[in-house]
Amino acid sequence: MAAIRTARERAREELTREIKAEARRQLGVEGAQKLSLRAVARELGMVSSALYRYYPSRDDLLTALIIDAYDALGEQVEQAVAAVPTADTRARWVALCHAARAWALASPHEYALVYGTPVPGYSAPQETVVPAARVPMVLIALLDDTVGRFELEAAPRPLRGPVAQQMADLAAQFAPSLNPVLAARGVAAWAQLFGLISFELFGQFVGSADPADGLFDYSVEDLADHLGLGPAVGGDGRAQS
Amino acid sequence: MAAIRTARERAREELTREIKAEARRQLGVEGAQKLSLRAVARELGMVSSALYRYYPSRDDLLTALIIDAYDALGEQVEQAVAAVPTADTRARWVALCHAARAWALASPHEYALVYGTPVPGYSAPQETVVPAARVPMVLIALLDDTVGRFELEAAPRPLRGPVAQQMADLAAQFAPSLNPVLAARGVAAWAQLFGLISFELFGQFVGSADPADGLFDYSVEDLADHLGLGPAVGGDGRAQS
DNA sequence: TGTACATCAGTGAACGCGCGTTCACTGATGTAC
DNA sequence: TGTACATCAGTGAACGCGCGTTCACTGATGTAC
Repeated sequence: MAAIRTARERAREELTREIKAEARRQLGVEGAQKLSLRAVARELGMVSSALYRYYPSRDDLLTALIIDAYDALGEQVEQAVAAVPTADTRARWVALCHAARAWALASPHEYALVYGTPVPGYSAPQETVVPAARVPMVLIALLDDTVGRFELEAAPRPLRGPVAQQMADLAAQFAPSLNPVLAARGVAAWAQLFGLISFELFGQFVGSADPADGLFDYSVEDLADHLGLGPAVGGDGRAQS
Repeated sequence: MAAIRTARERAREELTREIKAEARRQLGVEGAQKLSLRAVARELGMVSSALYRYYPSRDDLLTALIIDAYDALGEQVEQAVAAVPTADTRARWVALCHAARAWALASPHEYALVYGTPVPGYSAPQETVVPAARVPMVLIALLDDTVGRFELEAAPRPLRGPVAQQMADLAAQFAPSLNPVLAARGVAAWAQLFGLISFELFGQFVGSADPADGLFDYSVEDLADHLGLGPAVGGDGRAQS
C-alpha cells in the first residue's frame, strides 16, 4: 500500500514542486531578500494563506530552495567528475571546475543564493550542511586519489600554526592519507574557484577579462599544477615542473 | 569667499555624512536590498521626505554607499602597500592582501555591498568605476615593478585564444611592459584573493578552515610564488623554485 | 459495497505593519543693494 | 548697516502599494468498519 500514492499525495508533491519552481523563478527578479510568499501564491493562482499548508514560513521555503540549489550543483559536479577515468585526476579537477561554472552560469540566482551574500537574519539550518558539502567532498576524494601517484614540488612551504592542525583534522576525517599541505591547497583552491565564478557572475571582470572563459580555463590549469594533479593526458606541450 | 562655508553648507555636509553613516549602520541589520529611507530618516529624527533634499532617490543613496565603500577599501590598501619599500614586491602583495582582508572583516556589510551579490534591479552607475578600480590598480602597479627583476618559471603555460588579447590590451593600457601571462595570473589572483575573503566572511569555511587566518596567510604566500614576486626578504627557510 | 467519520487543502477576511515618493507649506538662512 | 527678496531645509499629510501570518470556515478526499 505504501507504494501506491493517493490523489492527495500526488497533488501535494506536484504543488510542492510548483511552489519551489515559482519561488526559484522569482529569485531572479528581486533577490532572495525580497522573495515573497504572497507573490508566489498569486502567480500560482492560490490565496497566500494556502502556502502555509506546504511551508510553515517564508524561511522554510528559503531553506528548501537552498538545499535544492546545493543538490543541483552537487549532482552536476558529481556526474561530470564521475564521467572521467578515475586515474586522470587532472581531468577530473577540470571537469569539476567546468561543471560548477556551467551550473552557476545557467542558474545565477540559485548560485547567488548559496555562494553569494548570506540573507541577513536568516541562518542556514543543519539540514543544509550535507548538501553544501557535496562539492568539497568530490574535491577531497579526487585529491586523495593522487596519493602515491603524483607529488607536490620538492619543498612545499610548510603549514604553520593552527592551520596545520585544522588540515590534519580534515584529512583524518575524510582522507587519512592526504598530505595536510595538499589539503590546505585544496581548501584554498575551492575558495579560489568560486572566487573566479563569483567575479565573472557578479560583473567584476567587466573591463578586464570579459568574457571570462579564457581566464577561467587558464586558471583552472594553473590550479591543477599547484595541486600536483599530474600531467594532462595527451599533454599540452608544457613540461610539468 | 569660496573657502568660507556658510552655516547652511556646513549643516548640509554634516547631515549628508550622518545620513550615510546611519544607512551604513542599517546595512548590517537588513542587507542592502532592504535599506529603507524611512528607517534612516526615523533614526535621525527627521521626516522621511526630508531625505530627498540630500539624495534624489534610494538608489542614489546606495550608490553613495558603494562609492564610499570602494574608496575606504582602496584607501586602506593603498596606504598599506605604500608603507612597504617599493622593491619588495612580495611584501607589498602580502600587505595588499592583509589590508583587504582586515577591511572586509571590520566592515563586513560594506564588503558585501561591493563584493557580494549585486542588488537586483540596481545597476552600478559610471561613477563607481574609478573607485572600484583602486585595488586592481595597486596590484597592476606592483606586478609592473617586478618586470626585469623577477621572472616567472621557465616555461609558463601560454595564454590561448581571446584571453591573450584581453591581457595584452590590459597591459597596453596600464603597464605596457607587463607580460600577458603575469597579467592573467594577476587578474586571477585578484579574484582568488576575494574568493578567500568571501568564503571566510560568508561562512563557507566553518567546519574546515575556521578561523581562517592560517589558511589565508598560507594561500597569500603561495599566490606570491605563483606571481613570481621574488623571495621573501629575510627568507622563510624555503627555497624559491 | 456502503456509510460515517476523520483528515486535509484551500478560502477569504483581517491584523498590523512597512515602504518610496510627491506636494503644498512654513520658517530660517543667505545675498544684493 | 538695514532692508527686501531669493534660496533652501524640513514638515506633515497623502497616494498607492506590498508584506507575513492567523483564523474560522467550506468542501473534497481518504479510511475504518
